[in-house]
Amino acid sequence: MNREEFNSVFKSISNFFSLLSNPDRVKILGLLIKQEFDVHDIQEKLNISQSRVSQHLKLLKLNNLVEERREGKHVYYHVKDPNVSKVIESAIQFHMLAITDPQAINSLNELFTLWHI
Amino acid sequence: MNREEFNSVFKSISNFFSLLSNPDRVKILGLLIKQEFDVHDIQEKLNISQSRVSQHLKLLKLNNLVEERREGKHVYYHVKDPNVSKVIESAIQFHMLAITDPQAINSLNELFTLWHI
DNA sequence: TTAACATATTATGATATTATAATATATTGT
DNA sequence: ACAATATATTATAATATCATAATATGTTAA
Repeated sequence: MNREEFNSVFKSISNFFSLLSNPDRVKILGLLIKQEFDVHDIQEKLNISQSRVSQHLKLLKLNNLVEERREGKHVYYHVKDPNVSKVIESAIQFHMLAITDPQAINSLNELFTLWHI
Repeated sequence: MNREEFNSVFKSISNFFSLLSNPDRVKILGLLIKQEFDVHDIQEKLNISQSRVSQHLKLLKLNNLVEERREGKHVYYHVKDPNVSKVIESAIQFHMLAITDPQAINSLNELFTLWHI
């Protein structure tokens, strides 16, 4: 692996992390792992604008994290590879190790098992 | 866990991911897991400006990912909790699952074992 | 075809991140 | 105290991300 390849791998890994650098996108991924939802569902559950949901979904789709399925007027989205949850769970676990406040650990633990909202 | 706590946990998780959303910061963390390095070392290995290295280290330090140790003129940095590597490794693994190109998989595999530069 | 609904796109301003250059601070040796 | 070296901070311009509003597209039912 030469310098260029090396850099490009780091770029692609960090780009992946940047997809997870927005709380709403993490929530969306959590939602769409267990089951599929349409845009309106997501909008209501996350309490953000329809436009923002579409923008997030577009970005996630461009980066192959979610797939869509149109059914009439509705477009249903789901996570392409559920293994993405492992990355998020590992981050939650890391957080649990890093913090000492017992109540914060409780919250994270709760999230860890139920982070699909 | 109420709505506010819920949102704040997602915010803190996504904030953690945003620390990893820059290739140089991922490289720096990789470097500083196995051993400590001073700013000049990092600058040379990553081939970026001294100022940028200090800025990255400041951000990582603010977020408790690295610690510093001054020895004379030099300031040595190291990763506070090596478990952070698990998060990065899980992302690399996810990438390996997601892609089909055998050569790309090779590169990632190589990185996976040797990503400490 | 038109109305109604669901979703996507675009435009825009606000804010954040990035990279570079310049300057400041800290430490050591002379 | 001064020069040399290492690191940190600040200023700033370029770029990216974010959030909102407005508009466009696609689909169905009447």
